[in-house]
Amino acid sequence: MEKKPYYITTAIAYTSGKPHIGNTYEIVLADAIARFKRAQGFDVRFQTGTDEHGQKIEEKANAAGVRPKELVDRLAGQIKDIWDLMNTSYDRFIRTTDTDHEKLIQKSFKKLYEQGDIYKGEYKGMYCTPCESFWTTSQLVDGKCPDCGREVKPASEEAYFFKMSKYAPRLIEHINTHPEFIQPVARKNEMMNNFLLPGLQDLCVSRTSFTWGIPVEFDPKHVVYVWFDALMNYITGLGYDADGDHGELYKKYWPADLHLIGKDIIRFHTIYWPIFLMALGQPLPKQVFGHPWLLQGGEKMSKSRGNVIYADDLVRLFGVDAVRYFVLHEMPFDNDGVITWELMIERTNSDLANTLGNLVNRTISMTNKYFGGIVTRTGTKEDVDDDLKDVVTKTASKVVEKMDELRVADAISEIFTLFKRCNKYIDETMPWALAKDESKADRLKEVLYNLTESIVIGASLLESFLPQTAEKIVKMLGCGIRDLSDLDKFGLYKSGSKVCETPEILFARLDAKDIMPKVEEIQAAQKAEYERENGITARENKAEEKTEEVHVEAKDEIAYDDFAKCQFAIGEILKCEEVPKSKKLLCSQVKIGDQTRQILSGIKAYYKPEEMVGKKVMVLLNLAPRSIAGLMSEGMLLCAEGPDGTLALMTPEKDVASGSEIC
RNA sequence: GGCGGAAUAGCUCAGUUGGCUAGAGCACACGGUUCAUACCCGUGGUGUCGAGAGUUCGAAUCUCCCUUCCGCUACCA
Repeated sequence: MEKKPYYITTAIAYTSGKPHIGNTYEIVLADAIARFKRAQGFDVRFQTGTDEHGQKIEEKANAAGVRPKELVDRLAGQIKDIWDLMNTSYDRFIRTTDTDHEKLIQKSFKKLYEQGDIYKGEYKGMYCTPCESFWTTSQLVDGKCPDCGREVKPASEEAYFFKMSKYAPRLIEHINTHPEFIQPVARKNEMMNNFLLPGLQDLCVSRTSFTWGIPVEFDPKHVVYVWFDALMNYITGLGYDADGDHGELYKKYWPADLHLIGKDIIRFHTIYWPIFLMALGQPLPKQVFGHPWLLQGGEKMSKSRGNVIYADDLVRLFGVDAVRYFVLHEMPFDNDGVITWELMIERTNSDLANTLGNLVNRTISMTNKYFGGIVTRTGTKEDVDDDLKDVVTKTASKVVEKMDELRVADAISEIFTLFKRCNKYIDETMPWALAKDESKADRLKEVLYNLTESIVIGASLLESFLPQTAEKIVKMLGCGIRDLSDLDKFGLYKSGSKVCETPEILFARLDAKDIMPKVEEIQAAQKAEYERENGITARENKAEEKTEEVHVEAKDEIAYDDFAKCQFAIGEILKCEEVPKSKKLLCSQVKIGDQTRQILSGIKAYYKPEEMVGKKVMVLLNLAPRSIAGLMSEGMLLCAEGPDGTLALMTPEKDVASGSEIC
């Protein structure tokens, strides 16, 4: 029988740094699903890779004094190493700098241009380099990028636009008729209410402000917008061809069954991507799942503090499967999960060492102790057996059910319920008591057979999640992984088989007292590396412990006259209150010499109204008044904004009269 | 400001269409057991099911209102 194809992808990782454990979660989740689908008999294609273009990469490379390609080669290698370390079974690791990908992007872009979906226009607006986004002046936050809060520069460029609105009705229709398309469903409403129903804007799909991208073939001073470039990987990786001369893989695997992505990029995958596909005349992916994040608990993480948790460090201390288990188990379907070293230790001990490892160990030990390692089925039966067999043989269908809903954490829990049932069975049957009575030898053999069989079934189910552990268990029990389709049957373990003599400890119990010093070493090393790379001495680092070095982006040079146009003065806050119905605004009455002005500022998160009163601050006076949230604002209070968004009002170093000019 | 979601045991969460003494895992305490990695099994909660009101024979579950948190989005000179 022909196997049904199943195509699953992860988002491609942006080559901007070494991925931490939160970034590593996605590939492990995808791997578990891919392996499970294979076990179910699907012909699985699993693709992952790296997203390597864009201005941010170009600038980073420039700063490091290397060519962008060198930088992304290094980082892509690092990412791939971690994916491999996590024992993930992807079929292709695509890079957006792969030649086949680049050619196909150019061809597709051209096709869309020729058919009129992409047109040439002019983009005027403010551009945020890190976000690679254009903003209209009205979208800016304090004149800064509304996404990241960093500086934007005015830019006007000739650009290509994509006619999003043309396809919006079809997309709305599709989403409405395919409720499973966006998962979890809450995200569907967000996309509908915020983007589709209010009306989609045309999307700018080319850039001229940098060169590290795929050139537009017919207009090479433009490079293709990174999201078009990146999203297309899902089909270029299969050999999609804009002329319709598709590769075999594409014919077989497209449309994708599942795009697994982080919840932050749902918009790109459920709006832009489907519309690109519609324009190309290709079918849409069946499902997009925006998974939650795995957060690092405790204090704010940063490399300079050395408390970023990386997969390779975790693997070194706990082993691959313990890390896979943690991320898969700890992540609910639609809530963010948390990882800390302490939680990692706890999970490993309670579930892996105690429940699972110890079960396998005690079963094998008893088999050796009582029967020289031979497992024999004698056919004795007692009532207690029924419930065990019932639980064990029903687990597979429960796991399948959970996996069909992408509830991977719940699926694993079902398997551990099986193992817990086995532990209980040992207490119920008390093999050590049976061993004391020679007439009960047959019963004892049967009990151990039942246990062994149950563990084989449980281990076989575990294979998609903890492949190495599953393999080790069945090997110790003297058999192989059993097919998923046979896991609802009890008694397939071959009577008379022999288990290994000395069971291997699958997961050692861990003591925080032993682990935490190693964690501290890891953190110290991380910190040292950060300092080495950034040329910061320990002392300097202490002073700026909380902040990473701020990258200062150059704006266009201005003449003195430009500067002189701005009128700055010292203002004294006389009164300040919260603006009702506003999340961010404070409304201040500011005395500037002989006049008083009302000024609104988005600083509620950082200053309480009462602490504002009496402060002398720097005010931009001749800014055109504007009504905000129904109140007039006549000027602007100047603030310094830290990299984490913290705002600090500018105040004079000595006391000066309000109204004093700042020049 | 708009749309949506959530508030249940110390912690993380389950609780289908309203129905018998509100559940699971972890943690904690006690008891049992010894094959095993000091492990496993059992027992233990007075939880105001966020506050208030309403519908109902009966509400964690439905309605209204309030409070607090969260998501997306707009605005934030």
